[in-house]
Amino acid sequence: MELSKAYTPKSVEEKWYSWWEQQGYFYADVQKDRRAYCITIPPPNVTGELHMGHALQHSIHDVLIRFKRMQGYNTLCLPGTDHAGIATQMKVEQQLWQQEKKSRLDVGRDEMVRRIWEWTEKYGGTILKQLRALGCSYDWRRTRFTLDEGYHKAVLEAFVRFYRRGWIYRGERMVNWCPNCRTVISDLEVEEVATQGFLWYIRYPMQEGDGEVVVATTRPETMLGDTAVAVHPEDRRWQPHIGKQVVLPLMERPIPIVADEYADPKMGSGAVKITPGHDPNDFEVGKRHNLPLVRVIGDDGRMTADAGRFAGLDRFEARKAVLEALEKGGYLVKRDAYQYNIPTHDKCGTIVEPLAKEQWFMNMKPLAESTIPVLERAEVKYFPDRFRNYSIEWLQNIRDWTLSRQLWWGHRIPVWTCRDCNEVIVQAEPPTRCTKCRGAKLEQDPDVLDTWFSSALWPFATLGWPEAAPEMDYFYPTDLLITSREILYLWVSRMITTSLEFVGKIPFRHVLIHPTILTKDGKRMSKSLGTGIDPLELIGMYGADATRFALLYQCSSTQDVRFDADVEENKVLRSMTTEMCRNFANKVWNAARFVLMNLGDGPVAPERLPAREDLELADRWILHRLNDTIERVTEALESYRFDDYGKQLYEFVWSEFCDWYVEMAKLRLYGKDSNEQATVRQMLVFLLDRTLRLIHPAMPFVTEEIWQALHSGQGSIMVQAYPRTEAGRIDPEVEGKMAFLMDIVRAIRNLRAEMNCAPSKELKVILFGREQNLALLRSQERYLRALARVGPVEYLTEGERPKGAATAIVGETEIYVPLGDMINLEEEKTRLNRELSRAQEELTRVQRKLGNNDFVAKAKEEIVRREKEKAEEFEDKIRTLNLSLGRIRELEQAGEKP
RNA sequence: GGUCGCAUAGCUCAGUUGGUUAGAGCGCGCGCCUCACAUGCGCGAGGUCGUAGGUUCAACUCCUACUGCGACCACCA
Repeated sequence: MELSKAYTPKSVEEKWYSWWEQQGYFYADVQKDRRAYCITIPPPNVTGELHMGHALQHSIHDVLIRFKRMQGYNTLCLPGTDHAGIATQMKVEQQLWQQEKKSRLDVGRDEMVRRIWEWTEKYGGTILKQLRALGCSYDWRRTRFTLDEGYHKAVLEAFVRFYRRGWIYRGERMVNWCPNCRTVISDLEVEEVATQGFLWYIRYPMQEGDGEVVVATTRPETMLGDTAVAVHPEDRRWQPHIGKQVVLPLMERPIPIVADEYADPKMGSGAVKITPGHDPNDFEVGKRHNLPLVRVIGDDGRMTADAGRFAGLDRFEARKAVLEALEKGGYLVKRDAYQYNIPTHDKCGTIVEPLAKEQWFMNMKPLAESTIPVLERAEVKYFPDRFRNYSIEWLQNIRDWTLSRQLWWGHRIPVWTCRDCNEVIVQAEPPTRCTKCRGAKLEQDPDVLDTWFSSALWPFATLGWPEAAPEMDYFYPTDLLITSREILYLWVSRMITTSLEFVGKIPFRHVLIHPTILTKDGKRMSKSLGTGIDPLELIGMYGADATRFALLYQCSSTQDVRFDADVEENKVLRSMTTEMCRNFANKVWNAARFVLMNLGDGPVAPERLPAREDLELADRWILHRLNDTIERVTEALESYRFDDYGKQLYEFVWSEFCDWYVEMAKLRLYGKDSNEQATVRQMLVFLLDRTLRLIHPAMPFVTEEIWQALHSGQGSIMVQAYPRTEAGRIDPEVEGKMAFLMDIVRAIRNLRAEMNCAPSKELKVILFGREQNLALLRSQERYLRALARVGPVEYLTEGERPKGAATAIVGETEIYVPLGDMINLEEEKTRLNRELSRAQEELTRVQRKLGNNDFVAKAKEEIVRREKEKAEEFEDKIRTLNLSLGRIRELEQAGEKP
């Protein structure tokens, strides 16, 4: 089969992907007699679109899944999406507003939910299609959605079980309220944004007498809801005033001065205003002192009726108005520039309003307590391990989890209240009658559960829990969870706690935290800043294989990835690294073309290597290199070092196989000896076959295309066995010999280049050295001649060195290239002097070490011996260089004579 | 405020347990359309490994401090 001159990804990617899918290669079912390997992917938001973070995450998923599959595991990678409560509801709300100028309240709950489903079915899950373009070999039959029927059952079951354990309760607490989304959000969804603002000082006059209290605040509008001023009980300045009243300006309401340790005497005047309705600390103070709670900011972010004349104003307008009024009334003392953090909602950026609300909470302590020892024993392994400690710390300081959300899109809380007798019924099945009074007037709690409540069940809910599914016995615990840092607590820790509680097992053996993809200059990628990259665009430019390889190649375990791409307005102009990987794919392609073009009478069975006695140095060397590469590559994948994996492959294919082995193979291939030809062909096919298998997990498409050209009718490369090391082929001795030959070739090439000698011109070479070394070179002479473009070669072990020749030294072997008239004595002299000073520098360094008695006495024997050998080598080199320089001087003197 | 990570060639990054002349790709310079590949081939230049100390016979590697960048956690007016 003919391959075109350059690899064109577009023409093959779609073809092979649909073929793989049709053949069912991605599917995995319970097979008791086979080893299972399972990953459930982190479900992206159903509204999501592929970004570079996903692209990296799924390149990792797929490289491992394909690797494990080739290793013979019954491999399941289970995909799916998350209903993503707020994100999805917001998206459809926006659409509703744009198209019909209606809010969700206008259409009502049932209709709104219907519309969101409609949207989800129509547009949702785009990202799953995009993952196919990346080549992901996931079991799409098993695709799950966190709101599908079975999943919903699992969620209700979990809620009911937690409730019966007594961990879920209803209570009034300070919660984070998003006035834009009109819902409660959890602490983990709050993002603090550093802000430069002001600290305002306000004067509260004493009710009696003409004293005053000055308080400071960053949020003057909340003063309308103040119900006290607190001072420290031991603050002497305030002792006489405790229990007295001040008049709250603007509201003209008397409020007490209370003593509470919360007030810090070192801050300002030592007095702090107390707004129990709008500040978490003040809320606590209020509870301690039985203070009334006045809500001046409503759910919509506007001032309530309790804000008096400011009622109806937006909270930010109110701030201005309050400041103006305070100013006018002479209550404003001063303002200082002040830097502080503002809590915002990570989904919409709105400033979060702390409000006291009645919500469903979950006590996380018992779960945390049973999970901590599991993590301490490292039953779940983290890569890198430090994330395990972070998780333990988080669990140690865990706080109650606000479960309810005032949304319509999500799992509705399975709690009903009987209107007749107020009985609270918590159960998975919707009740028709009250369990106590048999009344039929039951009202379900209007709220839905935090999306993360359902995500926490992902690994086992997708495999059939709470039913007794065979998948749970076979695939669970899953093997690996691959995710990003930011949802370590939000998601990963909670999956472990819930799995231990419900299944009694860890959910996964390994957790891999992958790096964040940053821009070239180390900033966060952001669509709104124009620095975003669409992975599909990269795939279009360079192919899916190159994109995957580029991501893996840059994925180190210690650093975030500064993705090497020039981007303007979210468009990729060029990505050097991806280009490099595209070139690599093309290199593999052309290496394959070379092999296929030279097959002769037809394919050779790849499993059959030539007999050992037919193998030459180059053959044994490349087999050694192959086996070494197999070992390293396998180890790299197993320890999640993807950059290492990529680099090993690149080096082996490009530098070792193509630059050396293929070049050497050409001689036997194009020669007349048919036995040699057959040997080399077998070698080439074998090497190509093994190389393709090694690369396939990273570059599934090119490797499949080539594999099919090489072995059509043998199924896909993706189900072939991943190469294993053959101990018998590891041969370090051959590596040394080959390295020597390569050094000689490079030295001659270097001489040619330095002497400006045309590449086409054949050189005469005289090799001077020890018999043992020369014998090796003599045996490889045809390669030496071809690779270094050398004509006649002379071998000398003793006697005169040639005059008028360029000199190079490799170890103990001297290389002379007589250049006749072509030699430029001046240039050669400079060159030799440069070599000489380098050697002298090195010698000095080594001698200094050896001259140090401590070094000789304390360093390991082997190290000292090596240094001594080095010293000898440099001395020899210097001697030889000096001799060459001497001969040049002789020639110069001779030339001067007429 | 607390905890942690990172700093190596012009750029993006490797550098396993301290011990060869610190590597790769891109970029740069020189020479090549050599019958697999110009998405290529050959050769080369380029680094006192962030700063200052310390441990050691020996530090890019281990320790301390500092500087710069970043992440996570945190209800102080």
